[in-house]
Amino acid sequence: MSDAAEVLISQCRQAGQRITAPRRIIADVVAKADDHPDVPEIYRRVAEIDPTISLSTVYRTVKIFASTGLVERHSFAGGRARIEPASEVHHDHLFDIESGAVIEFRSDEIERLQALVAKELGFELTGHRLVLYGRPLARKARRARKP
Amino acid sequence: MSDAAEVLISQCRQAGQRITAPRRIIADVVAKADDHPDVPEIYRRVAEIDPTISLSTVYRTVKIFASTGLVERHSFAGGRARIEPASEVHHDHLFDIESGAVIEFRSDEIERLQALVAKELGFELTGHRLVLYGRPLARKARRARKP
DNA sequence: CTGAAACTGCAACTCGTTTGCAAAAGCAGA
DNA sequence: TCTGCTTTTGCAAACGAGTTGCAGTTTCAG
Repeated sequence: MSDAAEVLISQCRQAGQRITAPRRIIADVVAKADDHPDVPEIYRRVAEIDPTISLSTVYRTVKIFASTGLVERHSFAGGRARIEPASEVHHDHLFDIESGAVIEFRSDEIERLQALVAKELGFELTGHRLVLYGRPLARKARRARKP
Repeated sequence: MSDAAEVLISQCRQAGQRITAPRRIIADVVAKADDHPDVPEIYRRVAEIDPTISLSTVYRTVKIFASTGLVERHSFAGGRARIEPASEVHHDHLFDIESGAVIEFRSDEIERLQALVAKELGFELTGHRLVLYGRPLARKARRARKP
């Protein structure tokens, strides 16, 4: 079990949750995922380790992890939520519309402006969601595209 | 029927769609909505004018309007999509987490930085989604409307 | 080692949204 | 106007991600 997974598990225990075999496995899978998988994908990876673990359990566990702040759920495109282990450092996401891949980035400048905008509108900023959608810049040949 | 609704239905006709009574009514409701209603809410408003119009028709019509670029669908929180008539001027949204109200805003500075970030990551920015979540700073006269 | 409380698998359910179908209506052209 | 070919509609059933009730299983404090 990875380091990160152990942190996840121990934090889970501290949150008053019981540590079970399914949760260990799910924590492990989530902790080592660097590609923002969705729940069915996590389920697939979990099933490779223990096929008896059910999809509901994966949903339930991810939900618990999320409510304890151990993982984050994002919705980039399509209906299903994509999961990533929570990180200390806040970041936003760039969604590659051609491959569905997700790139993380961070812009203090944008963050600063967001807070400013909210304040000007008379609001205390409690959170935000910024997703950029884009396609890879073709260096040599242009791809087929719409105008 | 409002001006904006007439524009909507005439553009709809130009897109090769037939103009029907349900579509007129839905166009009217959507065109005069300034509060980003969700589809069930649009259905409610439509039903006040003609209760025989079905929810499916509202969904279908909103979908057509969206695919023709006449209205936009956003997802701020919760599962349901919220609708607004398309506007020439691009803007982002601030979501009042206390009332569910949506405030539109625009920041050229943020837009500029977004394109810059994307470019630095090797992407052509094709779109973005920025939603700020916040709560009202001071207790003032609030004119928030729920969906 | 025990047993109350928490957890699990399963199937059934929710809820926003979509779809198959037969009936109804729009919109050319005659 | 009327005709007839499409498109559109209402209904109900279907969909898909996610949730939940239940009964049996497991955890872990004592």
